[in-house]
Amino acid sequence: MSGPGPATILHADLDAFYASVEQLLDPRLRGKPVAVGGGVVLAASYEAKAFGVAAGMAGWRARQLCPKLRFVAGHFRQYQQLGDQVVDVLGHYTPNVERISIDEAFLDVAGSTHLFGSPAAIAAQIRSRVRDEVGLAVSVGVAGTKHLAKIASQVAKPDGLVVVERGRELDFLRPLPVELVWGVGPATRAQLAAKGIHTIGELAATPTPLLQGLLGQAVGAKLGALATDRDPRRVQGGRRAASVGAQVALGRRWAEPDVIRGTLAYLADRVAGRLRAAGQAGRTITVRVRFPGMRSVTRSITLPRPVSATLTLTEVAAELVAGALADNSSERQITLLAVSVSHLVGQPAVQLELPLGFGDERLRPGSEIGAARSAVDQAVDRVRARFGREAVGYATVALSDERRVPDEFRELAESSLAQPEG
DNA sequence: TCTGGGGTCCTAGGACCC
DNA sequence: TCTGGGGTCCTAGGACCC
Repeated sequence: MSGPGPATILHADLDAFYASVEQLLDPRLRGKPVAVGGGVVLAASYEAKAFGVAAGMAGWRARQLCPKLRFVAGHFRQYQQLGDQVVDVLGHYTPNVERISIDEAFLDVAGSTHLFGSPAAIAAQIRSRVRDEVGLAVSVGVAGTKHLAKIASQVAKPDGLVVVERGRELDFLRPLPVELVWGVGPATRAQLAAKGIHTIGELAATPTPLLQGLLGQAVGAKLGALATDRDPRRVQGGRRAASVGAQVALGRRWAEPDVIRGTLAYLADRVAGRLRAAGQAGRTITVRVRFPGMRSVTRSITLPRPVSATLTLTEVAAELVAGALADNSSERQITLLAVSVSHLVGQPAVQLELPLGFGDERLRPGSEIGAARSAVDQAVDRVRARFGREAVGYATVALSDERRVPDEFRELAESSLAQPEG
């Protein structure tokens, strides 16, 4: 796999993407600390990062660190468009592009060097074209494996290019902090630090069995493999999503039936609508309830039949949430509800809702209620396809004003990982 | 006064089957 | 009569990524 010849895997990663787009759209924001978001920081410009502002941070905390921080609501549709433009540029150099999110992608240019020059030259051209044609800075890492290319692009930031030559991998990795390894987050970093392991070099010197004992089989084996440069992952097209979900942060709310029911109806409406649009249904339904203090619990059930009807999903989710609350009766308030569906299977749009099989007589095969639910969903789907999703909905859905982020942001998050047919 | 919304993958225990 | 090992599915929780 790592034969002779240059390393040909590129990882292209747009710098501070959302914030950079805002600075592109509004010149007055250039050179200034900018954050996209409000209650929470979705993205921060480099000027803001210099103050310690980071994505995921609470808005009040960010303002504390950087009083001059400029908050902008976000132009989510533009993010999608500009991200697509960049991917178009990448596609000019090879069809072998694997987009892994809205702002980053892998390329394997092994078959393109006779046309465009060395991988490093291609990376330089990409950076220059993205800058000229789209107006954004993109950092690129070049290496023999995806994992290494991604680390290289992180090292290259901001607005840089780093090439890891074959045979030089360990020299490159040795001094880098462990958190640059994909899959090493705060928890793993802390565990490694407790053992005196701070750099990838120190990681490489640690026997794999010891890492596995510390971090579990899978993570330990992966980190061990990184040190020996065994990384079989190839650049590839997308996979189908394994689950579809939605969540909404509520602030602090009393766990009242009306709030819960309305919120679950809204979430089920989004999830089931997306399932039907994709011609899918799922057997496993999972809910998550978060309490003040960030503690959360999940409850799930695997049904004998897949479901995609909004009302059925709402009812099952409501039962699961009720159970979770009953098991945590000391918690009087909740801060978030989530619904997701997995175990997905293809299901033609016209298929009727099937029985759930746990004693709900109303939902037996071919029952009038099952048929009615499918008919209602199909009617709603058709109206929305023509007039937009706000045009029609269940009454309880229309009531949910809990939404704190614009629908455009949800749609962007939904589509970011959406893959072409695979 | 604890922070968004979309996901993936891993682990561990229990049930159940062969 | 007691005991063994392996596999799969389900549930709950947690870490992590963009």
